[in-house]
Amino acid sequence: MDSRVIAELVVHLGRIAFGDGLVEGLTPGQWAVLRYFARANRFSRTPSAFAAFHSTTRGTASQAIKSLVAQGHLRQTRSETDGRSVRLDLTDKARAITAKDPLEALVGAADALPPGVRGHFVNALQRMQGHVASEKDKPFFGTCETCDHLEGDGCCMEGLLPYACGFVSEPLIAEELNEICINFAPGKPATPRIPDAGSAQR
Amino acid sequence: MDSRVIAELVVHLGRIAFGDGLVEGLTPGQWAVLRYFARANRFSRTPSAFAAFHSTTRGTASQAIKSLVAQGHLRQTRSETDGRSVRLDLTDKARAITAKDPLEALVGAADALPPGVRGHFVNALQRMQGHVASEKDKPFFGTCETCDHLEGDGCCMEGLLPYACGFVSEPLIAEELNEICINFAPGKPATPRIPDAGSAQR
DNA sequence: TCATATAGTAGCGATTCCAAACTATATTGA
DNA sequence: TCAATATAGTTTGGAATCGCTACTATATGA
Repeated sequence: MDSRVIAELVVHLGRIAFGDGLVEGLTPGQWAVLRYFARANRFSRTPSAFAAFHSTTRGTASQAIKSLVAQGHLRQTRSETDGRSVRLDLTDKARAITAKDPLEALVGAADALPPGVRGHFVNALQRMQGHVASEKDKPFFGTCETCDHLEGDGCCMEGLLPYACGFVSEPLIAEELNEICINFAPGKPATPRIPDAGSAQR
Repeated sequence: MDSRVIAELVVHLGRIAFGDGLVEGLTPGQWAVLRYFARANRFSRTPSAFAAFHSTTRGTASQAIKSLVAQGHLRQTRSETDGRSVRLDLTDKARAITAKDPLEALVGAADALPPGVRGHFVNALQRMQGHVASEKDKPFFGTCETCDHLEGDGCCMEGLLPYACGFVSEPLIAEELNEICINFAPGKPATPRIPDAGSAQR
């Protein structure tokens, strides 16, 4: 019984936070895009990565991104290493309105929880996410903090940077460690990667 | 920081649970309708109550309900006391497919949590819901267990039923106590329920 | 070099949702 | 009592969204 109540509360909370259509002229879907590109690291700020993250198609993702670029909320730059790929970054205009994100209602609600509870809460939610993601064959996004690809111990020694990602073979700066990444591999052994097969499917 | 992670996880969980379009021929929106009418008490099984619960318009709610009535998943009966009102009930056909509800993915994920965690989890989610609902002036749905309108102590004495609702002045049977109600009024301290510490309220 | 895979975009058709108008019944109060 | 107003529900029209399919361009690999 408790499990059902948990599930219903989770979806209900998600709904009422976005109930009122446009905020700052952006639709809930556009806010989701903005939020993703604000939180994703430089390897993951692409249309395809957003589509995978948001469980939608690349076409749908492309549309939403296009509208945000047209509004001046996202800036698009072609990748230097891969001519097909583009990277998207928030503009100052976008950063100026992130405080108005309707998600802030939920953030405020979480802030009102007793501090000791929040850690366990995050833990429980992450476990649920991992469970659902693996069951549905959805990609599992996460941050370096629990990623198997993270190398280094934070100590700068003999010219090496304190951290690096073993997957893309790139050094990382400290601020990047808690950005979400499409290449996330959960801490232990098994690594559910991007659903590589069927690139057109969602 | 934790608060933002919590908020993002909540909405993300809500999304990936419903990512794959139709299930059993029903859209995510239709599933939400069915789920509501399966969980709402007899005072709350109306289009308007669903619209309020789901933070949508009565027109939108009416459309979704009409489609489910046409499919034979909901049965519509006019109210005897109010000629304007209708009440909706799940048909056997609908009850037969509730196990296929895409929400079950989340229920399963919640079930995989350590038992001791679930109670606290429900508690935290409820607090967040209350916080958001009051801040956004959204109606707050809940069950009799924590409702200020609940009267009676569960003891049958001199012809009186064990419980009653003081708001609609109607007796209640035990099964109705954990159905969600549009007339919910928070304020009653959570009564330490009798046996299984798990089956808490909502 | 040719075949195949991947990144991204464009267009179409279906669906969904909101807002507003409308019908019917209840309620209020002068 | 009767008119004014409020409420329950439905209908309709238009806009927005989304997924599917097709398409271009680049990358990769045999």
